[in-house]
Amino acid sequence: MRNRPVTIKDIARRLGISYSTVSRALSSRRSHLVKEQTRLLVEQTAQDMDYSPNLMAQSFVQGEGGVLGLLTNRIGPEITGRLINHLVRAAGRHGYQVIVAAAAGPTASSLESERFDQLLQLTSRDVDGILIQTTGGEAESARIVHAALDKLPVSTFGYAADGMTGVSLDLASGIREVTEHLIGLGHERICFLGEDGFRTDGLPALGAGYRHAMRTHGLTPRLAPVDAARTRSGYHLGKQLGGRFTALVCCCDYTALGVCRALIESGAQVPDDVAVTGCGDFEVSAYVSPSLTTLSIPYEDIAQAAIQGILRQLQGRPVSRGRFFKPHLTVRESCGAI
Amino acid sequence: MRNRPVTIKDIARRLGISYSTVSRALSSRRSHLVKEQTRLLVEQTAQDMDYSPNLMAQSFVQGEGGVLGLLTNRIGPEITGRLINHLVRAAGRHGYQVIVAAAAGPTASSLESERFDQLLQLTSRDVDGILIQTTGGEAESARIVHAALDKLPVSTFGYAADGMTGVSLDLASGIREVTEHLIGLGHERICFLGEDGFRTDGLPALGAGYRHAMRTHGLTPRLAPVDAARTRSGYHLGKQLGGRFTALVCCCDYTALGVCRALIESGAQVPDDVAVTGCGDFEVSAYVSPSLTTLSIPYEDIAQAAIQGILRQLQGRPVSRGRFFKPHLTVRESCGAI
DNA sequence: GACGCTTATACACACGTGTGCGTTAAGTGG
DNA sequence: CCACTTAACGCACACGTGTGTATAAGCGTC
Repeated sequence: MRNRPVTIKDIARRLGISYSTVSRALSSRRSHLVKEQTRLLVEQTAQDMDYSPNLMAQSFVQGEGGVLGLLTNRIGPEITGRLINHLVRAAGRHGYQVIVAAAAGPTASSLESERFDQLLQLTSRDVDGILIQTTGGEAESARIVHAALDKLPVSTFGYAADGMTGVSLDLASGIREVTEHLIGLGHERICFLGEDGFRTDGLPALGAGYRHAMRTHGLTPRLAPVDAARTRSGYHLGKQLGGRFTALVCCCDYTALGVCRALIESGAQVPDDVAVTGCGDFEVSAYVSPSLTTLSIPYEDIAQAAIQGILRQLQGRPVSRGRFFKPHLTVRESCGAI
Repeated sequence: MRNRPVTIKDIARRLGISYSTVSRALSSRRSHLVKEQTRLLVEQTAQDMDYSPNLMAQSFVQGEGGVLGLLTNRIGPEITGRLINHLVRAAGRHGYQVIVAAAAGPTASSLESERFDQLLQLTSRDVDGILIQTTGGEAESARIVHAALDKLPVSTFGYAADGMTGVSLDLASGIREVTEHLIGLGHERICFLGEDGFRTDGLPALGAGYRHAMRTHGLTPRLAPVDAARTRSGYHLGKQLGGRFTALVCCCDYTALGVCRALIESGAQVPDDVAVTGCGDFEVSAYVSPSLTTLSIPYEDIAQAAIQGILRQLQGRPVSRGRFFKPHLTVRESCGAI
């Protein structure tokens, strides 16, 4: 049988004083209303009885509970996983814990309703604020964010989307930079492998960066859709597209690795026959062969900025305008520049 | 300015009835105590006013809040990330949300005290149960689990450790199988690359499996420590150990990939000159070149079993004895068997 | 119509904590 | 000795919800 937790009433009973005095003695902001001697006695007794305050009751009565909600899609993939890791850490440094809600709808519509459910659950739990990963599916993200804003401070993070405040990662400009890098190396038949319409993880924005670069240099853009199973999807696309392009720009390092594998199996050389680039700079990307030219993402900065955004609002300061982060082009072997 | 949430009192006021009636009407378990007509009226009004129950108040009064705590170290790495993903999903299917606490101590002792802090925070928040990742640092994990058990249902998951109930992954037998596979291929100079003593993520158990296999076949075991930066650590070890062994058994796919890179840079062929194996079967491991022989882990089964373990306890059923999962040897190119 | 039985609702308390206000005791100045 | 201030503490309420018990109303039976 487990012990009933010790409450301030237990302390009060033992000392023969009222529990409001105990509450004040332990409150730190109101402890000056209590005689020094009493305060020490209460603190000592609390320690002896192994008291720890019920955070839920505290947050219940005073509105702030030290919990943030996090709304995301999948935790597994490296980008989201690393972001979440840094978000939880950064929140912890400011005394906040994080409730993670991950939606996993098999279809786009059920995914959206699932996200709304999760949002409702989080707000019903009186979290102090919500971190929302914007997937670049602008309409959906906007609806979610709008619904959340009615009730709570919100900080978004993720792919850039128009009209979204919060922290965004301008992958479009990164993809443009990658594409121009390849063009500068003499490539003309370049294909972009991005996510398809369903898992709307930013194809519009990313594809836009690619298109912009291609058109600027008078080249014809060509896009191929990648599905949620990124590595395998890249593999299959690599098989299909191998001979038809001299460079493949991928929306994800995993996709790029799948592509490389397919090309190598087909007897093509990377980068000599086909150049490949990724996005994300994953943990292994510098160590595979050939090492991957990719876009490095400031994961930790993004997470910290998102937490800062929430904290600002919790402190009643004006909502900061959106912060943009740019990825950094990391040139390695797979594009042939080295 | 944000709206004050609608409460059952608001509904009661509008209908001119007492809020206890509203509470019962919406309670589903006690709704038979309310006249059908009243119930429908209340439900309709609740919907009209966009009422949603305050989950925190509910859990506050009735003890069960639909929240589990999750105590882990790092979210980022693929193994932990995938486990957490499935844990959050499985919990969600049973109506539970998850508060994630990730410790990140720079030193072993501060890491332990940090984990205790996190544990205290979770219990103070009245979570219904706690999922604890056992790191294989048996003493530390045992202390944490013991402290948690005093207060709450606990379900552990992670590397197997002696005397630990809960869900464990028997990597030791997997590592033994890998080692024997290599021995079967004719290798004799085999080194094990495992985690060092600090981040005690199971070196004892894993190393034991390796040692067992080596001794059984009259070979001398040789272990090399890997630190927390697994890929890079593997890379450096690969540089050092390259010529001295014909096979390297790694505790992690990332480590194995780092090793492969180092060997290739040194002009050695994998698997012709040196065979390499990993552990975890990460998303890219089938797609790198050479593809990685590794131990596949039933991530989803482990997560589901851990959730089942918590649910059993919450339902008052006896604590199930520990469940063991075995990894599955997946043979690919890097060991030279194909 | 009195009695018992059922049904529907209201009242009051509980959970653990914070806090405004009133009350008491002690201290100070006249 | 009284009036007044101040420190220290207790009382009671609040937060939103669930639930045991009392109350009221309805209805049937003798």
